[in-house]
Amino acid sequence: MKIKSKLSTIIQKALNNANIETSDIVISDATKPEFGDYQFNGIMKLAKQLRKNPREIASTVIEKIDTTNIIEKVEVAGPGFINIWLSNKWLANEATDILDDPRVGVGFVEKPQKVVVDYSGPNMAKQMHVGHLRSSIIGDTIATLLEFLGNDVIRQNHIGDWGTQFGMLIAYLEEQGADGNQNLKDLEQFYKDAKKRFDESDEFANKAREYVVKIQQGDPHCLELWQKFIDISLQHCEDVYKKLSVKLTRDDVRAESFYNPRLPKVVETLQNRGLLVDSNGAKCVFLDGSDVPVIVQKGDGGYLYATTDLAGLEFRAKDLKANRICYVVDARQGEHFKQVFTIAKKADMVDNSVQLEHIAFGTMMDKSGKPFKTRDGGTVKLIDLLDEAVIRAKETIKQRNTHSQEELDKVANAIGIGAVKYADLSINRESNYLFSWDKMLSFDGNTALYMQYAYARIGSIFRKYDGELKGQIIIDDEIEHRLALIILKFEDTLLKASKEATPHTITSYLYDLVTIFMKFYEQNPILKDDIEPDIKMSRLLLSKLTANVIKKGLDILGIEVVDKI
RNA sequence: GCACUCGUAGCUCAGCUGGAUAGAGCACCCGCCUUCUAAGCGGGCGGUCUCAGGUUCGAAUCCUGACGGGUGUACCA
Repeated sequence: MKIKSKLSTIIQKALNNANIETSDIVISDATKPEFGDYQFNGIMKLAKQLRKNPREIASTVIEKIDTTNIIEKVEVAGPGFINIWLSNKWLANEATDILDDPRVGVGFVEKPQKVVVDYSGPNMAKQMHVGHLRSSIIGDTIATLLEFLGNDVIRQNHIGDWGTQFGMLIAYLEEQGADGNQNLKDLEQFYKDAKKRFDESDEFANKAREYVVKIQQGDPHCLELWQKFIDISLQHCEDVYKKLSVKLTRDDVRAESFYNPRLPKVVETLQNRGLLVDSNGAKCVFLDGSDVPVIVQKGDGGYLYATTDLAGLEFRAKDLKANRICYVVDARQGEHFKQVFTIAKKADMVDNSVQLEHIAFGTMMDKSGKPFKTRDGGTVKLIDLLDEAVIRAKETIKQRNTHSQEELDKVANAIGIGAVKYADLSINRESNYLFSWDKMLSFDGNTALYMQYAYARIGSIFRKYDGELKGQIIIDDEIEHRLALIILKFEDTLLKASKEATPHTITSYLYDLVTIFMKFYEQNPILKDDIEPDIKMSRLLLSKLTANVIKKGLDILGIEVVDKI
């Protein structure tokens, strides 16, 4: 339900009827319950323009506000705020209407866009590590969210499958012969072993260099080995995606190497547009205000990542015909994206109407505030981190002793993985964030577990009640009013989250929803003997709706719910 | 040096396209289970929103500057 937009329309009409001209009506959530459900703060500004007393204007305006349906009452408060209370009856009817709606009241956007979301982007030479975690889950959430709202989303996994280190890896793979496949199980070790050989043996090092050239020239044997290597490495990533419930598949892979044939054309285009300058042998673009160039071709003829990204931008805009292109990449690359976005538009590789966005995120820190590493300073493998999350989750729920072994595995998986993802998604993505097992696996506060627990509690109600679910929601008190209202705010929340690409908007919402539900649950008994049948049904329906929103909300975040904890 | 970014309760974080007395969780203290999952709920304690100016009827929010932390800055990605 787009409540804010409905209220804007009503206020707009009221202002028109009061002969006041204005353009943008911004409706805000009320800052406190005493101030109603929503407020309109624009009167003070208008009063200034009209050189009139704001309270007087507000009083005139509220006379004109239509209170026959959505709005229960309005009030002038303070220097000229208009506070708005929604009607219980309206909330109850709207909530009842979406009981069987799988979208829980969320519509489709009016103008669907074609959106490319570029995320995850692992390097094929190494195993996925914690550095890939944020991009993978933030990107997946944004893609899922945009898709759910009705946009045409194209996921792009820009995997690193090209570069000098591959010569070394492939040479080593060949040297290992049949054992190569076996040894590739541990990519990290394989890389280390190859590097060791490279450093020890000149003969091997030379061979590795030869292989780089051979791959680039398209030597069939080398390409075959390379392909084999990429397949196995990609399989590792897919194992991680599966464990993480990240929806990326092989169809979404658009590797770095894909753009190789297009790189000379990028340089040519820039040349033709007169953007290219030769500097110290390298081909560069100088953007105004900076002495430091963006290099697109090295002195030795090699290309750089700016070149690849430019080719990617052009491909996405022209071939994929995207209206919006989102790069879910570490904040440290902010300058790089600013540069390539500017160049791409200047060179008409991307039309001006295309929205280019760097969805930046901060670094994952450990308890002491330093970048997250293993005890000996190495990078933490993602798969290890996830396994540990599940083990820890299992420890915490074992005490309950309510599950069979099979259930325990399933529940621990949902809770452990959910905890890791939620902890990441629930903070403003642009700031660095502190990774804490204790915090993320707590039942208290804004955690996945708290949401999952609420869902399970509702599940418990319905295990006890197995009658029909049919009837009308009746709003009887303050807490039911708040619960119905927040359920109907789901769409406004998702719209905000998609506009700003901020998953934490969704987690904050879910936390508020669940907090209100928990209060409702404490205050308003449902299955007690002395509850009137229509009240009982209404409360059951409100619980059911709450569960539906929790489930859908967590689903967008890529987190599973369980019926029992 | 220059650019970007952050600075809110003891800790971790919301709030930032200007609005009313700045909010949560953790920690600490006090209550509530013969009652739908107490891994819950209620109450209390806790603040010069880094500092100084400015714009405004109104600033945590916008502007300028200072201080402090992080990051990036020519042939890696």
